[in-house]
Amino acid sequence: MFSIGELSRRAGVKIPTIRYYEQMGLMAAADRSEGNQRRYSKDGLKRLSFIRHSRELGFSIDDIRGLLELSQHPEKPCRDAHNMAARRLDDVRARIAKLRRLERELKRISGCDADTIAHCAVIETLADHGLCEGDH
Amino acid sequence: MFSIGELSRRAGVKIPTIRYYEQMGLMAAADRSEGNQRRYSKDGLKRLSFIRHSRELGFSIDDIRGLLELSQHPEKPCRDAHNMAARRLDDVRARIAKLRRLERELKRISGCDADTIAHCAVIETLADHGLCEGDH
DNA sequence: GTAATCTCTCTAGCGGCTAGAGCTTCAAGA
DNA sequence: TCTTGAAGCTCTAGCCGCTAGAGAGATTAC
Repeated sequence: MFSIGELSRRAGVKIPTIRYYEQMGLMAAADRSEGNQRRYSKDGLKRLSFIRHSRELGFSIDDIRGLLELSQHPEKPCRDAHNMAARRLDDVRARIAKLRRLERELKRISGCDADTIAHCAVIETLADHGLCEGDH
Repeated sequence: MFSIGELSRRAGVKIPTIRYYEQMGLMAAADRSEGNQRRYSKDGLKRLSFIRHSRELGFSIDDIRGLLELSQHPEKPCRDAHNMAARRLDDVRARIAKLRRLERELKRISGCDADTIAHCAVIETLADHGLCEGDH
């Protein structure tokens, strides 16, 4: 059994965040010491690592609730888990596409070599969307 | 002079968002009708379009305050504007790179063709970061 | 004149944390 | 055993960039 600080270090998740996950129902309410401090076992660490990893991949708190629920039932079909991953993949791809457009536009306007605001492509472009190449 | 609804339609920015921008000091406090309703001119529309466009490119409210300030002084050098655009570009590129790594990982785990949770790569990977290919 | 539509201000909520106040508990050394 | 300093507790509030809703008043078309 270890403390929340120890869990925090081992999982790489900040203490207030762990408490937040408990509030949100991702982490089960932890066992307590006599003095009311949280005590965790390896299971807690596993679960927190699962959560952290899922967050890194961009799953929402709500998604993770679902994934955790699924992970408790190894005999169930994993269609739902696949669907969730696929949705995330779509989302990530859409965001990449959008950022690519932004990158192109920012690159273009950064290329301006004017000296003063009056002739600066950055400001000019922001003022007039018509000057943009693509859409965003 | 036109109403906030009209401005909203013309600029493609929702009404509460316009009022929010006013609160944040991006839009000047608008003129008012006798009955205390906001009235805008073409200048207001220009400014709001500038704001909208800047937001689309990912500039923060704070950045935009700076950009608007700059745009009012055409005689000034535009180094600051360039720096801001360059910082945004760096940021966008970093985010693209991160999303790319996520995409790869999600693609990999989505490729799993197991039937049950017990053998599902999605869940398995989330539970054990060691199974990931890259880092994220 | 009346009805339908806008607009007003104010407050609260979203997600996913993060920070701080003011207190209690724990663990290591003297 | 006592002390001290770190670590933990709960609770509330704040971050960003909006968005939603209540309950009121203004405007506009017929």
